[in-house]
Amino acid sequence: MPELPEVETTLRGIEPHIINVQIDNIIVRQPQLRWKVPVTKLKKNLPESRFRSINRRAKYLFLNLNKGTLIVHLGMSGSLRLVEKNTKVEKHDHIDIIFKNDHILRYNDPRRFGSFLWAQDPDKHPLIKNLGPEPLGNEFNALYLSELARNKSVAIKNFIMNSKVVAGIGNIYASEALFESGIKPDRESRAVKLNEFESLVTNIRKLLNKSIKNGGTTLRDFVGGDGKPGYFKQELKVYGRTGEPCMKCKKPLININIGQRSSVFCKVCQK
DNA sequence: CTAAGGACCTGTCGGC
DNA sequence: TGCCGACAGGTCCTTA
Repeated sequence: MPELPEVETTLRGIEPHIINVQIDNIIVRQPQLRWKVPVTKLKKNLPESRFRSINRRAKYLFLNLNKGTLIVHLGMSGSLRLVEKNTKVEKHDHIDIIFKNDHILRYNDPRRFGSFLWAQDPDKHPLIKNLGPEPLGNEFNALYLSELARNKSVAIKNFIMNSKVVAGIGNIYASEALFESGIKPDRESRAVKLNEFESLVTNIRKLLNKSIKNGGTTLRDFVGGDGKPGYFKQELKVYGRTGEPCMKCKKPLININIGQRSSVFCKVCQK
């Protein structure tokens, strides 16, 4: 499942191959994703057109055409990859965008939590317009976070995973960043100090950038747009390491549920 | 308004 | 082997 670095990796993998290439057709085999795929609109707008640019907002990909934008989210298990014409259609290959050069952009998503949407102006789309700042942008900083957290009792881990607070921090990077910053994931947000927010912001940026550089986190069988696996998994210090020794103090890592998500941390190193 | 819980869906893994 | 429950990278919506 794609966290932000996987989405960025996907973007970089597909971008050079699909920009300004004329689209021939779109095939939707399964329109029931997180939101129903607007098949008629896509059939009307994609064929004979071209993607002019691609960008990312949170974990959404914006594939921009002249007359509007295809918004793609990979959900929990989605992938978007380029395949050659006549590549065998596998289970859960829900959508194909076929180009005139015989390449196909193929969307596969076993759990179907992802989405394919159409918008004239993506920034005004209901799912997009209320998103918080990008974690790699300047608006996301310690002062912003600490002011927003002032009266919040919600656990700090939930706070930074809330897309209205900051867009695109998932379970892995929330867990990892809190470990790096020595903050217990279930601490009340209002009890986090400004200098701790500074550390958190720095670590979130560091982790995301490092993972992007390494082509995303490999979990199960994630592959980027070019089909190459990511290499970041071996860098994870707490996620998926319940019971294993903390890399700082060697005590076994604890797993608790916060907001129905597993949260691994070190009782000694995180306060 | 905030915070917590439920919902969507399929695949995999561990235990019995 | 087979069955069953727990759990998995997301995040919006509903409820209290």
